[in-house]
Amino acid sequence: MSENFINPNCSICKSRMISVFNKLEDSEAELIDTEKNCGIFKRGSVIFEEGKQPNGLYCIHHGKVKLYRSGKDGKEQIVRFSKNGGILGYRALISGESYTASAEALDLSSICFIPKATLFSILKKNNDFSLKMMQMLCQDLSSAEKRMVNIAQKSVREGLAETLLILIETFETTEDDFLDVKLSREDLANMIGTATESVIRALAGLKKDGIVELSGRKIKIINKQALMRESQFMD
Amino acid sequence: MSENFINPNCSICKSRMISVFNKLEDSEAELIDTEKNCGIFKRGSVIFEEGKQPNGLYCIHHGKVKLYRSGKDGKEQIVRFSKNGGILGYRALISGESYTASAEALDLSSICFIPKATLFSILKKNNDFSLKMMQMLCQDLSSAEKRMVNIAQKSVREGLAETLLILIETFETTEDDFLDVKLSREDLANMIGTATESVIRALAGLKKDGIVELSGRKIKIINKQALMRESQFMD
DNA sequence: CGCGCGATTGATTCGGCTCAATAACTGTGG
DNA sequence: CCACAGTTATTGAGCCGAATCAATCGCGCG
Repeated sequence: MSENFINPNCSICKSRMISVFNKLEDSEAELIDTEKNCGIFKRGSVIFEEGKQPNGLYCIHHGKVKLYRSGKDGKEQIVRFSKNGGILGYRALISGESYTASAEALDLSSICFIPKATLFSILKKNNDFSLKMMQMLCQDLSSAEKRMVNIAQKSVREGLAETLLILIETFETTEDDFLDVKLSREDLANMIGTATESVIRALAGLKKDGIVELSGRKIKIINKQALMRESQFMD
Repeated sequence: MSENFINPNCSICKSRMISVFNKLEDSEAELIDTEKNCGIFKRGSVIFEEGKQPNGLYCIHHGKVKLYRSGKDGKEQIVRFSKNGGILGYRALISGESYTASAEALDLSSICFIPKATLFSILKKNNDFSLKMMQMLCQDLSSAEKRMVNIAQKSVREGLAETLLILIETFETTEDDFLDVKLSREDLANMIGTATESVIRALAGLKKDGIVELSGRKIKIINKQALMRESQFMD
């Protein structure tokens, strides 16, 4: 079978093709394939936890994941999301520190684990891969800094608009314009760094203005342009 | 002369020893030395600007620099600081994008410029260097994420305490416990993401509680423990 | 010594947080 | 398929931190 959810084969993995691993030599892909370990994570299960020591890298074969740090009084702040083709836990692994964020599945997800030694052996040999990795880090750094500014300066409504745009970018919308990810109001609040009630009111505001439609946790994007305007679109 | 402010020699540069370049081969250091260009930047002068295309990497031989992004209504948000041994502009250079932040000298600074091609030739050849670079990126990413949480969740007073701790870490204190960097109240506000007046009041509060002393722009750290307590120290 | 920007203080306003009370939803077991 | 229990979402009221606006103040510098 060409795309096994339970035990994918790296050599032909579609998610690998769109990932930082896309330029691997065949032999390297095979190496990873033999050394890797795959697992299924149900919605809500934790993949790794802040503070723990990393032993390898997680590759999302299929699924959606949120990464979050615990902040003041344990309040969770979502740092970023990831999905098919994304990798998790590389920051701690490479810098040799413990995890500074936790990862949790948002959907039923199939996630592979590549041992540290395997990854490093490839990093050492394959310079294109290292560079690719570096570029991904750079992009993550840029978006973290961008979000720092947004969180620092925007109102709740602006931050919500920005967040919805990020979610559109990350997870896309279905053909009927629904955001293709189910988050609780609390998750949204934890992205923006605000209270759940404030998100609810801001969402109601966007709905009143015809920018989104709501049905439970499903959010329909009616007017993306307006969202960009509302978010005080920066760079 | 062993440490020329105007035109330092990479082979014996003290700042290089403490930088990501510390493990360079002698030949590589010499290569950089011949290809680099040095410049002096006065307090307030801009080293590079958000939106522009990078052509190389800046190395701080001596001095202090702030990196900031322009946010909502042009309000500046300081994303990080750097000093002797630090490098600037690597994010945009490596990811091949334009600068997403501007850099400005906070002091009279001596800063070298390494052309893109030179840097990449070393990145391709020297794997230890690449890895080192990656580790630095990872740390920057981690602190950006940490600051994201702080900004999202902390009050002005807590954020100020945190900011002062970051400044102590970054620039250290003089033997009489003064923060060894001069920032305007507005700069402090632009780190925390708040209004100048709020910083002033929060500083006055810390002073009233005997945690800091103020004389103009000079800030004396009286009680670092208390600052950690005040900042709701996280991880 | 006077100018001008940055710092400070006060008054007022407002966004957003908190707390509390429902309402709506989800999954479960009968 | 329905009732129940436990979440999660929503709404309202009241309060508070922080932004804004408007004067000074005072230091650093020419």
